Amino acid sequence: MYNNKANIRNIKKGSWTDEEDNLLRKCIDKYGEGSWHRVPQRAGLSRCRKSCRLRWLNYLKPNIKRGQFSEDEVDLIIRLHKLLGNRWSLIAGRIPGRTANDVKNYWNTHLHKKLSRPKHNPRIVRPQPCTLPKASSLVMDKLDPLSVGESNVLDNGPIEEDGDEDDDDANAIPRWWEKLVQVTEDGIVGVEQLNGNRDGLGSQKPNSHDGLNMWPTSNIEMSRSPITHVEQHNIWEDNLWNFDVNVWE
DNA sequence: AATTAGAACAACCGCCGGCAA
DNA sequence: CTTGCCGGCGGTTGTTCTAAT
Repeated sequence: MYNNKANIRNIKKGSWTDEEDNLLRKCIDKYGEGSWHRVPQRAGLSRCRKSCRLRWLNYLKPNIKRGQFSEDEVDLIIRLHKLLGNRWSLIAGRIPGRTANDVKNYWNTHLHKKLSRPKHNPRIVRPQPCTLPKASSLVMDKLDPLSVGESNVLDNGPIEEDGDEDDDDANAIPRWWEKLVQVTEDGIVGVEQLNGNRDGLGSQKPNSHDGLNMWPTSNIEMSRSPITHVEQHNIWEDNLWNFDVNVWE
């Protein structure tokens, strides 16, 4: 086992050689994917299970596409990242031939810098905890305090301080969802399938009884959940509602 | 030609959730 | 219910390549 100290010491690291690749390939051909803990022994490799798995998934697996990302792929990555955040495996799952590592690397080296560079220095106002005066109509109307101060933002997206935003942004959410739905209809991506099985999105999203449960509703529900300020901040940082870069045109 | 900085890619690490014992 | 193992994920680091000086 890999927790054996002697074995740990013998575990090889660093770049894979052609010989190692061949051994791994033969092993997977013979036994199939899975049971990664057995792969090093079966293949006769001095690598840990994770290293073998990674090498197979990111490099040796058939149908892996190499080379430059096409415009369509880049567009899809941007859209999916907007929707899913750094869920590279989910994003990669919608881009045939690309691995999560590829997508992640491409994002970090190409898109992250490009998209984070503001065009006209927009200032996004993110929701902050606030105390309303008792006389506030919102309080007087006995609205759910958890929804106060967030509802506007969640319904319409972030408010830009420069104030010259028209109604387009208010419609932005349905529009880009519509685009994704179109993709769904093409059989590339399904909203249901996009629900991750890990923490965060998957667990935060409500049941999609009708198959297409759009975000505005689900986020209103999110706002009522016991979510911390830090978590909220992260959600905002994950670009779910960050429209400072319009990638849909 | 040599050096250096930045980009691009490959691999590692730590953590998490699922699951079986 | 707890514990340990496994597969999987995202963040980070290391290495190689390439263009600029």
